[in-house]
Amino acid sequence: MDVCQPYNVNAAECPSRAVLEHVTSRWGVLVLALLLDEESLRFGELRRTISGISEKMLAQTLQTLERDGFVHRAAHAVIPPRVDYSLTDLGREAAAHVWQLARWVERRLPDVREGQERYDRDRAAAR
Amino acid sequence: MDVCQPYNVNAAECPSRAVLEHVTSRWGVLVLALLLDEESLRFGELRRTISGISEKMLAQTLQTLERDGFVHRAAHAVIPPRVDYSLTDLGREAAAHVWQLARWVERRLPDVREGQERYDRDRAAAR
DNA sequence: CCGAATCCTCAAAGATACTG
DNA sequence: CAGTATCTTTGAGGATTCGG
Repeated sequence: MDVCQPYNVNAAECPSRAVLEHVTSRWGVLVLALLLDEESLRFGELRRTISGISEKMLAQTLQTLERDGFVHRAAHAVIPPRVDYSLTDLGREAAAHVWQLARWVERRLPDVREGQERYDRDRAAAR
Repeated sequence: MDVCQPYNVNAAECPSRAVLEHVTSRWGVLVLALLLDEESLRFGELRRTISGISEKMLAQTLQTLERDGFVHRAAHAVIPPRVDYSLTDLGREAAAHVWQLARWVERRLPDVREGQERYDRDRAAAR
């Protein structure tokens, strides 16, 4: 009932912890979310849609997710090259979970912001 | 239906994105998980239970979660100082979601590891 | 005992240039 | 087009010190 026995979380020593970081990482979340409702996308399409991502980080993120078995990579032997990315069944499950969490955060965002403002106000008043 | 309109994810420009990172961060996950089934813990108890965390990161994580309204901080005016941390209702919801994701990852870990091994084997063979 | 403040390091992210 | 290779930069995180 815990992530790596007694909450020891050195990712290198904790496989599930590493995978969790892959799917919740800055770009991982977005790649999963995007593929979840687009079904299949090319490298360039992902790059253009996810504003701000570098080629390096996109390639790295896709490789990690592919290695974990969440993303399927279909390289077509044509010129110019064409590579399509899509979710595997496992990846669709992962994406659904992550997406659910992301949506909860968005739903509750008003409450969170209210809390933040009170916190900041209280701390400002204490000075 | 998306995290910050067109998948733009600069955390500074995207409040929900920032909050998502708080709850899925390396230490945030553990603090939430721990408080979820311990109800209330002191600073030192958290520090000792989460092996590997530094005081700085624990303090920082707790402050962030408190500011978001997920964690309640009860400082008792005694000597030596005593501070108890617990989850708010909002925090309990957040923790439950994060925890559900973490448990899914752990359940599916065997599948992931199998995929990783095949991936590594295939890439090694290609050399 | 619970932190705040400071300094420091090293790994991850970005920028750039290049290739099959 | 879809990456890889290399270099630089940034900032999260750790170590240490200090104080209430």
